[in-house]
Amino acid sequence: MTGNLKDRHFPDVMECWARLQRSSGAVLSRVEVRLKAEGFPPLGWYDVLLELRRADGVGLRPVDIEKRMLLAQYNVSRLIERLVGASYVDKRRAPDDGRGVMIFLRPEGEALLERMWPVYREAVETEFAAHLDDEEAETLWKLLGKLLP
Amino acid sequence: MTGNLKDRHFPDVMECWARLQRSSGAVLSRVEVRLKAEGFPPLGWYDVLLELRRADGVGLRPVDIEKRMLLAQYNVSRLIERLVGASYVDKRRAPDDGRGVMIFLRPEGEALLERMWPVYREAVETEFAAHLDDEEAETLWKLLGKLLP
DNA sequence: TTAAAATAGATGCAGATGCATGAAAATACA
DNA sequence: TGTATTTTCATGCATCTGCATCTATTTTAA
Repeated sequence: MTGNLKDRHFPDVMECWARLQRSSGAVLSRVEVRLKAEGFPPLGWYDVLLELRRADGVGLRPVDIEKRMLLAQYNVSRLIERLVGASYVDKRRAPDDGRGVMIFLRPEGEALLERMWPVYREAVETEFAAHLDDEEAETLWKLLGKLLP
Repeated sequence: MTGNLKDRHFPDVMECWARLQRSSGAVLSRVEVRLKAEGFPPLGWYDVLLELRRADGVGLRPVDIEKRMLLAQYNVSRLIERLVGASYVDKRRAPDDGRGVMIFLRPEGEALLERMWPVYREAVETEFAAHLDDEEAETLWKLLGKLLP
């Protein structure tokens, strides 16, 4: 059933697709396991805090975070809710837009980034990077870029 | 902070890692949206039914499904529970192992595979394969293989 | 053979996600 | 200007996932 129509693709488009999902999922779960084992929150927390640090004190709108992280709107809303609850970020009314809010990184959030970083980097190094040399990583990076929106 | 230690990697291991997660997640969600729009269940259902069809009438143990799909044990257990509830599979006691069960594909499950397949293939073609030529797909396939367990 | 360890699977509970929808403000445009 | 549309964010509800743990059975090994 798989590959009987216009089988012009190598080795089979569906195989390649399945491998993308399996391999990225497997590596992600191994990295998450390592972080959890050290008592850290999920990677999504790190990613949001990192985006905020890149914003460099200016603060971000949830809608910006949503676009940068490719997350659903309600997902961002609740992730921020948890980050506020854990005192890693502040949420204030947006000064120039009555509908919106602005999210700011707190020192506690910055500290969490600092503490997570070495564990995170080590995990990605071991579970991901160790399997590829520089040239392979570069090629992978370029190919994956073609899949981005 | 990102890339200050032994920056021998291109362009940055963390960038490559992030792109793997972003791109695979983005493509997956677009494919799932298409399936849902046609009224179909999540991809995980399809994947289990497909594994069962590949088993060709013999049936599979949940533990086999777990290993093939790289899912957590409780996740498989509950996915099967839903598939049984929806009458897509049967669950019987394993004849040779009193602890276990055997899962069998029912005709209704086979029919679901048939109905989902064209939509699924079209979605993967559009959201994934259309962005890569054959050679690129082959290269990607090989690189991703290095990340598998 | 019998006790300890490992394996297969289920499940209660808490937390997270997806969906649909709501409220409030901004923008478009007639 | 005034109304319709769009944008921003929150939330009730159902479903799904993760964790820890439980039972039952099989395997190991003393």
